[in-house]
Amino acid sequence: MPIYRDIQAELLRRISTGIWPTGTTIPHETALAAEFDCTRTTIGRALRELASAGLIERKRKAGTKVIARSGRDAIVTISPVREEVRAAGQDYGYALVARDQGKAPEAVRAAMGLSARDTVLHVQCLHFADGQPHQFEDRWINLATVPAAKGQSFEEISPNEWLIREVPYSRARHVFRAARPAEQERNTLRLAPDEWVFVVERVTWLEASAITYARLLHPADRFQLITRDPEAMRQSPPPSAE
Amino acid sequence: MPIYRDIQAELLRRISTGIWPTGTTIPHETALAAEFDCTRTTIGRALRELASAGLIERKRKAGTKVIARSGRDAIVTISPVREEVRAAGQDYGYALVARDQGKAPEAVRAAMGLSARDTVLHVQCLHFADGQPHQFEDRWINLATVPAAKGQSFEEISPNEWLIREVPYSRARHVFRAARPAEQERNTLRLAPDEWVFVVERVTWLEASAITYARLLHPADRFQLITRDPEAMRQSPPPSAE
DNA sequence: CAGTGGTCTAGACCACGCC
DNA sequence: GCGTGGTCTAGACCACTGG
Repeated sequence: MPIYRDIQAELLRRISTGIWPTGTTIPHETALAAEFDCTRTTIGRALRELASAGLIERKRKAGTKVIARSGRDAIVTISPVREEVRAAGQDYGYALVARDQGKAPEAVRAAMGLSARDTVLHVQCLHFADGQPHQFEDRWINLATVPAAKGQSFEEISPNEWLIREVPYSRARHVFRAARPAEQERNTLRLAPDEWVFVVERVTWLEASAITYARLLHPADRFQLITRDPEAMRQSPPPSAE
Repeated sequence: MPIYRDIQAELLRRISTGIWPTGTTIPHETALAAEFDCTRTTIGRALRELASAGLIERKRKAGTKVIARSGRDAIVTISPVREEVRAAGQDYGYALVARDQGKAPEAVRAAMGLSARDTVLHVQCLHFADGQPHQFEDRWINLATVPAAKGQSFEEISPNEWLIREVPYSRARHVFRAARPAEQERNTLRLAPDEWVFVVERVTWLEASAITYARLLHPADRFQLITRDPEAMRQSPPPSAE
């Protein structure tokens, strides 16, 4: 175990056991370096990660303080549908529902920050798990950013997977909510009469230009999102909740 | 701007523009240090953050490769209800519904990893936004870990806020899903006849011992969770999606 | 303006894991 | 084995900001 990890663990212990309660100004880097018998660089590394994890706040001259974590961060990993289904030990299936090029509706333009004259590709498709509809993907792709999408039929590969391959990096924003399904959605997903859908909305950007906006609808009766703690320091893994 | 940020930006550019497509092995730290005329330490810092952001993968001897970001991480910040309501510009209200000490039901014991003889405190309460029910909090507190909870009536302060104050730092696991409300929940939250609830489930631990298990129920018609990107490198802030 | 964190260097040794 | 990343040192200068 690297030294800076040991130091992190010890500092974390002092915070979590109340030795350094919220608001405490902890010793300077120099003092800590002396205590742990290492260089200030190493202390700095340990503290930097604690700071980015939101446990402490560092200000020049003012020093380092333990801050109140009023909000809790949770990390949701949103895997491609295929992997998600496979990971659950189910068979994956895919079907294209519709593909259409043109103008985006106002709501989509707003979400993607497009002007009225931008053209987009609208793709609707369905992902199956063991033959059951698992996710309805309703997606708009900005053709200005990803012109290559024009040449893709999306009959064999889902826009989801194709985009992952095509666009190496992007920034994303997600919204999670539950909603009443529209008629088409209810039928396509074969929902129970009173069943709602769990919606994951996602907008991604490449640098400053929008790539795609997607609404991913799941039968709410058999879907949930599980999060993990913001990692950074993994010392005592949380006991498996099963 | 620090040098390592400049380097990150340049490397990011090479990745996002396809100069280094997915799968590329990029130059060694030593080579990059020569190119950018700095030390290997500085290159290492730049690369370390790109790696933790999931853009590259580093292996000794094998080198550093650009990887496909199949899964996208999103960070959800779950604020205390009071703050959440206040942030929305609404009036916050609180009411205790029930408080009861005893054994936990099997499902709760399993989630918290408790044995059959552990005693827990069961608290139900309601949070209001502008007089409307906003969240129904159904919570179990492990009295072995937080004995001080026995002395709290929770008539004035919600368990949520009290625990944040009481337990300095802890680890959490969340589950998000949508569910049909039980009869009591439907009435308490004054839901529309067909309305579902958006459920946030949370288990928190202090080190290895469970602190609390909570089910936070929201009227699905007026609730959503918004995520932000895993930070690390903030260069071009995402265009505001409004 | 003085103390604190932020960054960087030049070098070193080590540990992992392909070949 | 041996090349690569992982960590650490000892020191330096700088930038911010609170007193």
